[in-house]
Order: sequence, then C-alpha cells, then structure tokens
Amino acid sequence: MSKQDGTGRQVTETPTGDTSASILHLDMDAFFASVELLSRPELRGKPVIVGHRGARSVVTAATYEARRYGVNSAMPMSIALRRCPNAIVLEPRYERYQEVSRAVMAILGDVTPLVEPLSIDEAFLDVSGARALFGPPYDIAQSLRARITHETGLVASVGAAATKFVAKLASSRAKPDGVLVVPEAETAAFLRPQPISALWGVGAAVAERLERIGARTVGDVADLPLAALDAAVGAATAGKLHELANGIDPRAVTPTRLEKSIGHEMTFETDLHDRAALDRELLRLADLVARRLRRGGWVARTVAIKVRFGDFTTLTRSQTIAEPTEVAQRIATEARALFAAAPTQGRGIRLIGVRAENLLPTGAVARGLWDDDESWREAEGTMDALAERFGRGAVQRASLLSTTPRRRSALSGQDAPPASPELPEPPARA
DNA sequence: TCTGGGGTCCTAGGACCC
DNA sequence: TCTGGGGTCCTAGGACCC
Repeated sequence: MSKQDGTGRQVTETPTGDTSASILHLDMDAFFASVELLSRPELRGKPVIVGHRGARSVVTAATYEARRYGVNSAMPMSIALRRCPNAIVLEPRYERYQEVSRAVMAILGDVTPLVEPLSIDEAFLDVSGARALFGPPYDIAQSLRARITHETGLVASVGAAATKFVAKLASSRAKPDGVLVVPEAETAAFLRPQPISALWGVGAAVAERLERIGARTVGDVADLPLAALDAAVGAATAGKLHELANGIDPRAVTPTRLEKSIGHEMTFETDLHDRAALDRELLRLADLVARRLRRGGWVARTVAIKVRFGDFTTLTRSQTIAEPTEVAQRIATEARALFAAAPTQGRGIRLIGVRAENLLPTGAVARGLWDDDESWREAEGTMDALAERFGRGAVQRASLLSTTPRRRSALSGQDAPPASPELPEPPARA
C-alpha cells in the first residue's frame, strides 16, 4: 500500500508496477471551490465557501482552508459562517462546473471508453484493457492527474484497486492531490482497520445499529455472522455490507446508466401558506421536469410530489396515470391534485417538489408498447446493452427492440424502423 | 446548529390476479 | 363457507450518496 502526493514525496513504498488494481476512482479536489479560484486567483490560500447566502442555505463546497475551521459541504451556512466568520462566500455557477466536468470526463475518455461518471466531479475507470498502451494503473493515474492539471488548472486525486468500492475509498484516503494504489493482495489489510462509516451505505442510522452489535471497524463487519448482520440492518443491506467488508464488489464499470426519475424541488426562504403561490410553484417545477423529460426522450407514467413542513416533517404522494406524459400542464395538474388531497391544512410549507418516475422512452410509447408488460421487461436488458454500445440517443430508438417477435412482425410494414444495429434517427418531436 | 437539491435503493403493506 | 399462496404493481416513507 502506498501513497504519493503531488510533490512527488513518497509517503510509503509505492507499488508502481502493480497491475491488479485496474479500477480507478478519480475525484476532483474541492471541485466547485477550485473552479471558482481559477477566475479569482487572489482568493487562493483564503477560506472560500461556495453556496447561496440565504437563511436556509447550506455549504455546497469549501476550500481546504475553510475546512480547517470545521466547515464542510452540506453544513448549514449559518453554522459555517459562525465557525469561519472571515470566509468568502461565492454564489455557485453550476453551468460553469458542468463545462469543466465535461472537459475532465473527456480527458478520462482518452484512456478508455470504460468511464462511468458517478457525479459531476468523480468517475470510475476500468483500465484493465488500457495497460498495454499506457502502463500500470499507477502510471495511468499520474498521467491523468497531470493532464487534468495542465488543461484545467485543477487538482484530482485517484484511488486504484481491484474493485469499485476499494478504489473509491482509496481516492478519499489519497486526498488531497494524491494517488493511492491498493493491490488486490492488500485489500483486506487496507479495509479492515477502516471505520464502519467508510462502508458504502453506512450513514448515521445504520452505523448506530452496527455499533449496537459491537461492530466498529470494517474488519468487525467482515467477521460478523451474516445472520447477526441481517437481524441488525435487514437482509439487503446485510448482504451488501458483508460483501463490501470482505472486499467483494462484483459491480462492473458501466459507462451508461439510464436515469430512473427526474425531479425538481424548492425550499422557500420562509414557510409558505399562500395556496395560489404554491400552485404557481408546482407549475414552475412541473415545467422544469417536463423540459428535461423531452430533452431526454422520456415520458413519465408516475407523478410524485414532496412536501416538507416548517417542522421539517416530510410527506410524499404519487400517482400513476393512464397516459404517460411529457407535458408540463399535465404534470402540474396531477401535482396540484396530489397536493390538494394531502393533509397540509394550516401548516406552513418549507419545501415543495415535483418528480417524474416510471420513465419510458418516447418512441416505445408512441408505438403503444409501454402497456405490454412482457415486452417491456424484455426491453430493459436490451436497452441497457444498447445504451452502453451506442450512447443515450440510441435509447429512444431501442424501443423497437422491446418487441417480441410477434409484435415486431406486427409492426413491420408500418412506420417502424428496422432493427439495430442500423439505427435510424429518432422521430422528430414538436 | 438546524438542516439544499439532485438522485438511488430498500422495506412494507395493500390491492389484485391466478 | 372459509381461506391458500405466489406474483406483481402501486404507494409511502426513510436511509443514503454527492
């Protein structure tokens, strides 16, 4: 196990030739804040917080200087400023971050097509096929970091391991400005001393349950009988945690993932009682959702709302509709009906949200295939595979693969496009 | 100290069908 | 007349992640 920081200082021995750690996790250091410093170099070395300055806002990102005061992302801004009164607060510019993110992801794509973005500022790479060309994972990690810094002025850290989970944990331990390679043979030695909170899926609630049965480290969880774990946290979580703790993580790096829901929500500066204002907000949110549905080539079968009251209690309601839709008015009507039927009388509303779920590709619905359960299930695997090979746009067109042979022959002779791989353009939408 | 906004996944109960 | 069990879908809530 080894770490080397950006100055080339060896922290421990570095297994630069190891090839067993072929999954990389690359994570940008203090991403939003670092992007801001690019255009405000005079702020370098100062505590900078990125986030909206509002009574109810939280810290979106913070420089390491600000973190030294105990400021962290997701912390209420009021607390952050109490801890670090001299902090410079900058308004987030998400479009700018998106641009920089695209540039970084493009650099990763030059090494391998097996890049899986995990969020705006991190990604997994499977470099097992890239070694012949670019050398062992350690070399790939360092050259990626160098290119990112050269081309964007930003700093990234990289973890390399045999599995996704260990790679991600390694990158977090490599920060800031470092690389950490965990050879496969050293996985257990690396994992076992880590705190349970390092496990994916262990937050406050699960951590408390695990502590109650005496588990404090990842090694403790690894040694626990599955039945005991099961009783403490439930079957699904238990199975996953036990595997992760033992270094088992069969998840492959998957470049394309299909979105499953699209939503927007809004927290008000002060609790809202005005019903007309809430209805207007529902329409605004529905419109944002509908735009993204259309851009992605989706229609939604289910509309959901979220309501958070002044005391932070939260309620959700959802309704599956007969005709899948991508129309703002239709979504808004459904959202307003859900809201009207919910027990909100006399309570101030802190937050309201609209979400579209049960998404179907527009093309499939246009051909009336969405209500054919059998063919739709069949379609899901096919579409994932197709999206992986041909990218997102192809997903719409994949609807033609959702047909059983019977349906496909029923469609042929109509305006149904031919089967892949000669993918036609999707039908134009208004 | 008082909690954003974007998501994913899991659980559990009830309806409904066979 | 009273009561199965399996499977799927829908809904609500909650934990978790970045």
